[in-house]
Amino acid sequence: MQRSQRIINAPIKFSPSQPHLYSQENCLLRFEDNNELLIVKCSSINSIVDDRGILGARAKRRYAVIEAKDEIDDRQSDDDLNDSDARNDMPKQSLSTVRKRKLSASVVQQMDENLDIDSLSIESGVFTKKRRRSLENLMHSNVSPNACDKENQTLEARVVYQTIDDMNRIILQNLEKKFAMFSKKLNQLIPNAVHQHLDSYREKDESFPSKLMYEGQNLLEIRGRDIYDYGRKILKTLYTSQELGSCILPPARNHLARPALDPVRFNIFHEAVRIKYKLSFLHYDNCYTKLIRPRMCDFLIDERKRQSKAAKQQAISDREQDIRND
DNA sequence: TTTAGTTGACCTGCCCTCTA
DNA sequence: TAGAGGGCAGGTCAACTAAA
Repeated sequence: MQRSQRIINAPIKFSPSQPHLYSQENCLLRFEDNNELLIVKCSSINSIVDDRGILGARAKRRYAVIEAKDEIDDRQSDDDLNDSDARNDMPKQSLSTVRKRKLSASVVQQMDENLDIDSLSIESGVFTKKRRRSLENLMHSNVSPNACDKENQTLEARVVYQTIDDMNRIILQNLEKKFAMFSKKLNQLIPNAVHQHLDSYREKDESFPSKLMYEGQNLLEIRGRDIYDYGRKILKTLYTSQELGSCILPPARNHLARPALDPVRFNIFHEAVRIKYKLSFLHYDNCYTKLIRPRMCDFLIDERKRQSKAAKQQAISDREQDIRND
C-alpha cells in the first residue's frame, strides 16, 4: 500500500520573548479515573473536547473533566495585585462558560486525600491572590444577569475559595512536617558536629596521666579515628568476643535478659576514653551518656549480629563438609 | 578501571520496662 | 498513664577488597 507523504508540522518552540504563543489560561481538572483534582495550564492539556481534556499519551493517557477555567496573567507583578479592584482584568472565560458542576463538600474532602502537593506548589506563590481576585471578578461581572446563575456562581466561587484554603492548609501541614523532620535531623547533627571537638566536656588546667596499663599494654597508645572508634577498640581489648556478643553495657538491670559487662573493666574503659580525649572528670558522665554510650550500645548489638551470622555460616559449612564426607 | 561482594557503622522504628 | 530509656531487628550507606 502506498501512502501519501506525511505532513510534518514543525514544533513550535517556546521562547520567553514570545509568551503569547502559549495560553495563559488555567484549568481546574477532575480526573475521571480517580476523581483527583488538579490545576494545570491549559497549554498542558493535549486536546480539549467540550468540557473534557486529555492529558498524557498512550498508556499514560488520562481523561479529565474541566471543572473551571480562568485567565491569569502571570507576567503581572505582585505589586499590581495590591491595586484597586477597579483595575481588575476581566477573565477571558468565566466559570459560567464551562459546564456547570457544583463542587460538593465531598469533593473538598477528596482534595485532602488526592491532592498532588508538588503540582500545586508550582503556582502556589501566585495562587491565592491572583485566583481569588479573578474569582472576585467572576462574582461581580455581568456575564449572567440571571439571578439564579449568579447564585450558582457565588456558590461555586465559595466552594473554590474553600478548596484553595484547603490546598493552602495541606501545603502548610506538609511544610510543617518537613520542617519537623529537618529540625530533628539538625538536632542530631549539631551535637555530633559540636561535640566532635569535645571541648564542652573539657576543663582547663586539668592534668592527665600519660599511661593507662592493662595486661602490660598502654591503652592510651591504641589509636582510633575518633572517640567512638577508640571506644570500640578499647572494648575489644578489655573483653573477649564472647563477652561482647553476650553482654550489655553496665549497669545490669533485673528486667533485662543479658548480664552486663564486667564493671571493673568497664571503669578502665571509662578512664581510657576520658584520659585519651582529655575529658573533664566532672563532665565525663554527661559525655558518656549523650555521645559514647549509644554508639557502644550499637556496637555490642552489631557484634552480636556478626557472631550470630558467623555461627550460621559455620553451621552451613560444617553441614556441607559432613555431606562431602558421607 | 570497573564492578560486585563484603563488612562495619549507623539509622529507624518497634517493643518492653520503669518511673514520676 | 504518658514519657523516658534501653534492647533489638531490619535496613541503608560508605569504605574496602578482590576479580574481571
